[in-house]
Amino acid sequence: MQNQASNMQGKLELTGSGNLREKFERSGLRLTPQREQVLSLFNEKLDHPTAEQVFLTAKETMPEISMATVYNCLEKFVECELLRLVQLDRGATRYCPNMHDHSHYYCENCGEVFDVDFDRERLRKVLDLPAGVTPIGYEVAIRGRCIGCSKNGEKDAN
Amino acid sequence: MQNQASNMQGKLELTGSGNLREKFERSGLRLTPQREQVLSLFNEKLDHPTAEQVFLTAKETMPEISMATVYNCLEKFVECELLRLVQLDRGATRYCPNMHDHSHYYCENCGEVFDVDFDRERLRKVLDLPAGVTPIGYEVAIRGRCIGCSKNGEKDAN
DNA sequence: ATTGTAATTAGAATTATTCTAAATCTTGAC
DNA sequence: GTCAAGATTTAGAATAATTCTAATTACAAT
Repeated sequence: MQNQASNMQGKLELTGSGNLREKFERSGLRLTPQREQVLSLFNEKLDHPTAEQVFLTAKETMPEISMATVYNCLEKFVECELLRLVQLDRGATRYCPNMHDHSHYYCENCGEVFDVDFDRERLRKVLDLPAGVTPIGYEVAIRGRCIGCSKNGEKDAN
Repeated sequence: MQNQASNMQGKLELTGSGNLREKFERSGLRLTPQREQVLSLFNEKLDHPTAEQVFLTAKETMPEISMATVYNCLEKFVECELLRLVQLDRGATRYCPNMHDHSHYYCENCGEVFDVDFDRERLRKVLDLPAGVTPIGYEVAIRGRCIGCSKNGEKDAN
């Protein structure tokens, strides 16, 4: 396989998407065309995508990419804290590039997901934690209706 | 198959476990030996179990029970709000009989899960929700170390 | 250029869950 | 009590998401 991205469009893409190369350098990960392609989709084309959505979208510009590579990339990015896992209900795992403390609001009607910020210390105070435990991280999911679906009232997608 | 539980031990079990029959009546669910068996395991033998743990434990006293039935029972109990789903990380779905607002603390070292209460209104205030959305429910997971594993320091399970 | 290590790939394997169709059980009408 | 209708249970097949495997390819350092 050719090194498509770096030969054909690598620098432009990197410039366009801002700090991708920096992110790789900080993480210590080797920058490959596939990793660049996968990471560039976040924030640009995809919002809280599943591995399959990443795969399908990546394939549009890099037809040779395989599902295994997508999973490998995503796994590495999670390890290096460039992405985090989001589990909502039972469906496939989603991936999120926002590494700040935040929760996920998901609309049970249309499936939209959006980030909702919180302050870690204030959240901690709301939780009735037993003495002696040390929380490391929080995952907060809020189920409800998005604004659009609230307005539509009874028109359920179900 | 014989109606084992109700012939052999139904009433005793129900007396022993308290208000199982009441729960069924309130929910409108038909009480079957399998459902009785499955629901009775919660709080008694199992804590935040997966479907498979429920299946294996139920089999000890009801060897004929099938995995499909366990999934059917759990699904009905969730519909009727006798149990709720708990998704922690990527593993199998767990089931929880505590229907009050609460979060789940899970120890990333030993896998123990325990409930941590919170006040819904206070939680809501901590979340920076956009105007116009109506949250219906909250799922909060806290990752960390349990007290035992904190004391053990570096003795990691992996 | 060569070599060792890391990354990618296709496809097989695994895990968790849902579906299907047949058998069994329960309930209510008679 | 008997019977029909509908609900429940069952084994096993099917599906979905993810992980594993082994072979190939790419890359970086000599």
